[in-house]
Amino acid sequence: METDAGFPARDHDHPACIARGLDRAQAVCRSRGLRLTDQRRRVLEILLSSHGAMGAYEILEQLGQRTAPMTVYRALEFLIEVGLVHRLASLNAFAVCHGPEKGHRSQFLICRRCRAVLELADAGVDTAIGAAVGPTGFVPVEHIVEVLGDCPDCRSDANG
Amino acid sequence: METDAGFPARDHDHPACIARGLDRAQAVCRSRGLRLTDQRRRVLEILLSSHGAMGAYEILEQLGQRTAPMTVYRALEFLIEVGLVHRLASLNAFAVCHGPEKGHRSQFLICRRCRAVLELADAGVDTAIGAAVGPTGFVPVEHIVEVLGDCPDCRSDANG
DNA sequence: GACGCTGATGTTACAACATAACGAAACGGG
DNA sequence: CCCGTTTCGTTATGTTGTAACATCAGCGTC
Repeated sequence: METDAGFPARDHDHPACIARGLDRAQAVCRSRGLRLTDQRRRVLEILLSSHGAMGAYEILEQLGQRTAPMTVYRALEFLIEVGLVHRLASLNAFAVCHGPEKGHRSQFLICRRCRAVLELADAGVDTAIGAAVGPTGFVPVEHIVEVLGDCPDCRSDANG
Repeated sequence: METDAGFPARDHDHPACIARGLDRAQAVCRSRGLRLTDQRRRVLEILLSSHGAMGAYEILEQLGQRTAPMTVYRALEFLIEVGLVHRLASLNAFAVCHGPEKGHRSQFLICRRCRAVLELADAGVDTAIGAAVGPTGFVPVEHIVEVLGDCPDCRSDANG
């Protein structure tokens, strides 16, 4: 059983899941008059394939040695801008966005072992943060919530 | 009026506030049989002086050119371990911990302009995150909550 | 005081992450 | 086809963080 709210099952149909991601990206770009170029598409595909967080230089390796870091960072910048990819500050890494396209108010659960990433969009967390910040006079512009721990799969591997 | 729950007033007694921080560090280390060495105290003092987030290399500058990066990172590692300093992932920077010594479950409000940092320890945020994470089967080990925005002082500067 | 253990520091070198700057090429509208 | 704009290639460099190993300082013991 695969729950929409959980980590992807290990045996899910990965190729299809990559294809869906690419299609979705294509659609998003088209609808906004933006170009999903080869480089951007390749970077997104690599991220989709990993199904977890990847560093820019890991992506670079997958692209081959003749690619320069700038290329990767440029593609990532675009994908983040469009809302297809997130940056994970705690890891200096990147992961595909599986949440709502707008409103980057997600929470990320990041497995320390396999670097799987689950993106939540829990309104309660947002509300709680808003309530905590309110009285301080601070005006929030964006926030990051990243939870590090162990995903179910890695737990069951380790408990053996 | 200086509220305990807010950003420090601009005209607060900064030297005293630094002294308090150092005293507190001394006490914490003594009580745990750890050594607050010169290097560690210097790094902490520099951080206390800034009253905001500082990068490791900024601290390095304050220490003088003949100090190596390792020195700073080692001191920071110790101070973080002890709970006197926090690392801010969103900035790759460091700031003095003004919250409770135990239970690094704080939320950080970080001013994008002046890099002032306010540390909250709001139980509601924790609870909300716990509630959001629970159903996923993910086992959290630590989490970071960093809110970027504008602090009251910078707001009032800008609105003019 | 010499000895040896432990933790802290000095030093060198390097790894990992990220961007500046500038020219060439590709794309798309007139 | 031409021109402006966006994208990409390329080179170099800036920023952040560690590995590895030698040395030194504190401290208890003999």
